[in-house]
Amino acid sequence: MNLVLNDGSPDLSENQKLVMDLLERKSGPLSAYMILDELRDSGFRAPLQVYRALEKLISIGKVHRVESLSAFIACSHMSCEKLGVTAFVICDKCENVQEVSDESISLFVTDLAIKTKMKAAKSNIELHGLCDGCQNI
Amino acid sequence: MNLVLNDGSPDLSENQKLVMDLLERKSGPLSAYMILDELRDSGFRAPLQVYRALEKLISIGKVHRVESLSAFIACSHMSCEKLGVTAFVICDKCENVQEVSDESISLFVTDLAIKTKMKAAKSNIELHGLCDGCQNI
DNA sequence: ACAAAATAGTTATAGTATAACATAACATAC
DNA sequence: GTATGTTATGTTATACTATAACTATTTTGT
Repeated sequence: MNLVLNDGSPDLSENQKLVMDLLERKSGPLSAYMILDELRDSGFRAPLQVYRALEKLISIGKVHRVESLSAFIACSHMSCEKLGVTAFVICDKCENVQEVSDESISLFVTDLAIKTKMKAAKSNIELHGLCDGCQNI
Repeated sequence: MNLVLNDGSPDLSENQKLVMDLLERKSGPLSAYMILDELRDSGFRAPLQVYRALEKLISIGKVHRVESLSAFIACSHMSCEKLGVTAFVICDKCENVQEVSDESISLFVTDLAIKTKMKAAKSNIELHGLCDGCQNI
């Protein structure tokens, strides 16, 4: 049993912590196999160790999967559990990824769900293009 | 040289036509390998034949890739070349996919691009959940 | 301590996509 | 019309992404 006072976030297993720390250090998106390679020295041997850790981290909102990159990125919002819907804005040149999460995003998703009579479970919103910096080169 | 009068859509190669017809017949999303299997009798032997046809069809807006399904679907709008941005609404139960393309979608994408100072090239908007029918079962 | 349940490790394999090279089809110049 | 360059297509091999099935370990409740 866990008697330690904490901030409300669930305890993470060793593997989950390793993956989380790595994603936070790198800050950009990493593929599952990049994560595996980076964590070999920490004892990772197989993809499933990565995927299982990611599954947990995604379920608690600390990591997101960027579908169009088949990659994973640490949540930039102190965890999205509360905030709900986010969008990713991806520069195809410098590969920088911004995570955007504001009222307009969740409003849009809510409206879309109503309009299509859907009970929404999950959304992926990803915008590719050139970031401010890369447009002017 | 092509001197035939047509509706403005570019000529498609035999393989491209086969893939396009299949996607239109099925109307739902198909993975590249499902397409390959369906077209073996028509002479398809290798994944690349499918991917190359898809690349072309996607570039002219007649087919979309649904990122979160790793699958491909015929455009339901007579081709999206003009219409621009679309969103996909996916029922996780019956696997039906609706393509939505209206002002509110493109407005949202435009706003997001401005807000993030991006020159947008491509967007993926995908909403997963339960459709109207599947909610009441 | 023991049984049941949850967690983690391992091996093998399925599913998705592209690189690299070979061949064929087609256009244009000569 | 044949040589030549260009584009489209075919083929083989391989890389990348993800999960199934099984085993071992750890944790938890009694």
